[in-house]
Amino acid sequence: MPKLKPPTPSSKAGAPTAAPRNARRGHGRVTLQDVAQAADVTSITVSRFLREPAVVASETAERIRNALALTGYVPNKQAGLLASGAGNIVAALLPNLSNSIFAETAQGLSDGLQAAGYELLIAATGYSLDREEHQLRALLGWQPAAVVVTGRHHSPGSLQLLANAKAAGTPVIEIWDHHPPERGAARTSFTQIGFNHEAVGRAMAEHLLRAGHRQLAYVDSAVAEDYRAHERGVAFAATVRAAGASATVTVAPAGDAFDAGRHVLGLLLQAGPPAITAAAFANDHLACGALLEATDRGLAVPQRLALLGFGDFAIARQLKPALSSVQPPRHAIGAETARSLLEALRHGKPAVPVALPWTLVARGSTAQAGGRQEGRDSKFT
Amino acid sequence: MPKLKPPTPSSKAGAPTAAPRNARRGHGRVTLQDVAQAADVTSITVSRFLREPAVVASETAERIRNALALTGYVPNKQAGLLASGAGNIVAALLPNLSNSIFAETAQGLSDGLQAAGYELLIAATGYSLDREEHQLRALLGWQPAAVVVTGRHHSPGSLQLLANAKAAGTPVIEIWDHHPPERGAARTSFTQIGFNHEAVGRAMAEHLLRAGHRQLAYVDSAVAEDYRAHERGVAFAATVRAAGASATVTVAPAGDAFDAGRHVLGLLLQAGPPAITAAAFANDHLACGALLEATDRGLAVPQRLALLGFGDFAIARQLKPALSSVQPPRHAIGAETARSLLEALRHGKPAVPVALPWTLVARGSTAQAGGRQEGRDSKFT
DNA sequence: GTTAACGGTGTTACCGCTAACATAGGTCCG
DNA sequence: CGGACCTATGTTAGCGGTAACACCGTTAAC
Repeated sequence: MPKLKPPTPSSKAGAPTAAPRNARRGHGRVTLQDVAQAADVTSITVSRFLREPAVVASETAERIRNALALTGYVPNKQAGLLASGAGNIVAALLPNLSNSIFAETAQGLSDGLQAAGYELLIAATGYSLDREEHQLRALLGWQPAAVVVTGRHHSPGSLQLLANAKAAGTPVIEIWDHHPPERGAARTSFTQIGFNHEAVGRAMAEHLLRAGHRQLAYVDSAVAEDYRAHERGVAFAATVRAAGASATVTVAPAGDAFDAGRHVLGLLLQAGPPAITAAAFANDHLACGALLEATDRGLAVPQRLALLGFGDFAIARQLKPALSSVQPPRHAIGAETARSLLEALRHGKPAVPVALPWTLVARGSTAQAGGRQEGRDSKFT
Repeated sequence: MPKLKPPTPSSKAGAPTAAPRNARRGHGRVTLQDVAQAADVTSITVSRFLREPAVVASETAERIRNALALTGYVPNKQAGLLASGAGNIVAALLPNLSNSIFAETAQGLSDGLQAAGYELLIAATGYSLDREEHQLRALLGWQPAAVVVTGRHHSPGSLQLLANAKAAGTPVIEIWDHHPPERGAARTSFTQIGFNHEAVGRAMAEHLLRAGHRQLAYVDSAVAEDYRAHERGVAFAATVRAAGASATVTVAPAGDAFDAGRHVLGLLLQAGPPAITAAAFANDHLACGALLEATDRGLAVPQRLALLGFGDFAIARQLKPALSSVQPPRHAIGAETARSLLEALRHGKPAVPVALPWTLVARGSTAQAGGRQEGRDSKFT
């Protein structure tokens, strides 16, 4: 039975006897104190109720519940995190979110972390290392329990910040890459969760070589800082040349990626003799642009020119012929990172690196008969 | 005077005197104190230096600068915001970020706010009102200086939270809509920045009617909670019927939007007699799917069937024929919201609502000759 | 019957930083 | 030459919450 408390001594009818004494108060927001007063308990009891409802008496709980509803209390995270010390924030830096590629990773991360009570703070770097450092600095101000960054290339300042964080026991994870440590570089190494882009580049080359192509091209991303696309291209070219075939590497023009792909197709056709018969692209947008342009020009794909993308965007399957592409573990990278992170946070150990599998999906743009080739990095260390 | 309690008599046999007395310290992070100590000043001087470098003596500033570099200090935002009371956070809720539509809005918001020193906290609702409420509650915990939500439909709980926030002086803005207040609904009204979806629906209908179509269809989004797409559809159908023509409204199946569009095309072709000759879609993904399917089936677009999308996604221009679509002010909504918000925050006034213009871009999928039609809401109130 | 354990709540002392005020030197001027 | 007035820095008291422990009336245990 809820014990009715006598009305609060400070009746609202009476004029406030004292003006707001404390100049630093009065931002109109409801605090724990306000709720406590309404429930006729002290603030700590309300705090406890919010975190561990079981420990407060059911009768008190009822009063608190009413008071909460009445006041519309929203806990102040600043204060809570500051007091408890334990942050429940995970900071993540991704190149962008508008691309389905990273959006899905973010989704995977978010799902995994939220289930465990963590909050995800995401910032976009736009592929710029300077912006990454700036954003990283801003995110670190939230005292995150862990930090996730994209790729293994960072500005010196970022590396310093990340090394500091790691030294302080904060797990740091690099996603979307999985690469053996560079020789000579004495930088702190971080946990990597992703796949090896050189392996993908090789697989792309092999796929086209296997189809008999000898004059190949790789179209790199217009975003110079997308080192992963570049790395795929380097491995692609090396593999092609190692097989005694010819490889050209060009860089797509900036601007709308479809348009860039269309434009590049023109260049590819002009190359030679001998004419280029197959091209691999840094991403599916470029490849789709080229494919659409080829169709518009009445060019036979893949007979005259085979096209191979990367990313396996939704549109790739839809075109005629459908675009062959590499399907990266977009979602898995996020999910696996969340898993690894939670493990690390729970046990206070550093996160475990993970190599994730990708798939080369062969469709009409490279072959009559479809097919798929699985890939996964060889383990390192 | 706080009576100092002697340490527990049962000493743990560890380091007796030098043990960390304060259990709540020691998370390894560098604080203002540490920097101050290194620079041989007190923490407030460092704090001042960080906020207003001009007021500290140049010699002291130098020492502090060194100390900062030495320690790798990163300010704790929790503590800073809590102490200063003034939040510099703007919370934004968008349906998703993977779609270029909202990603561009987020970009516009972010650019405008960051320039003014605000931080943007974004959360995705996935078009679910429940998730919106949940995310809203989480975001409000950061004590944001302003709140941005998408659309004018919210759960009762969300409305309560938003009303509370507004009452406490926090600007609340609803974006991506601009609609006269509903009659009878006595809810608190918030500032709207966007455009009127009914007007767009009407324009879409008129565009097709003008081309002579009499048997029209609207394909609504599979996301039932996307009331804006629905609203466009209702206005579309009403306009068509008011003109004495026939309008069918169907809902796209769930799943990949391209596939859904392809599937819907089959249904549209089966309708009748009289056969449907023009269809408008809730978004360009659906429309593109239908367009691709039509092409695959060798159907003449727009002669046999005219197709009209919404959103003007990048792919729309690329197909053959190019897809006619409505170009919403994706980026402008964000930019304008940032502008309006900053104004409001600076002067402590509520933000001003803004109606933004959109454009119907006529391309090959609805007409031989291109053209465009501008639109803008009539001002209300 | 005394002691210990226990459930439920309050008290105190912080978390790391900042607003407001206080203070120590100097400078300037009548 | 004393006080008004700067400038540069320090002191104090919080922001709104939580950890750790103290406390109190009951109940169980010996």
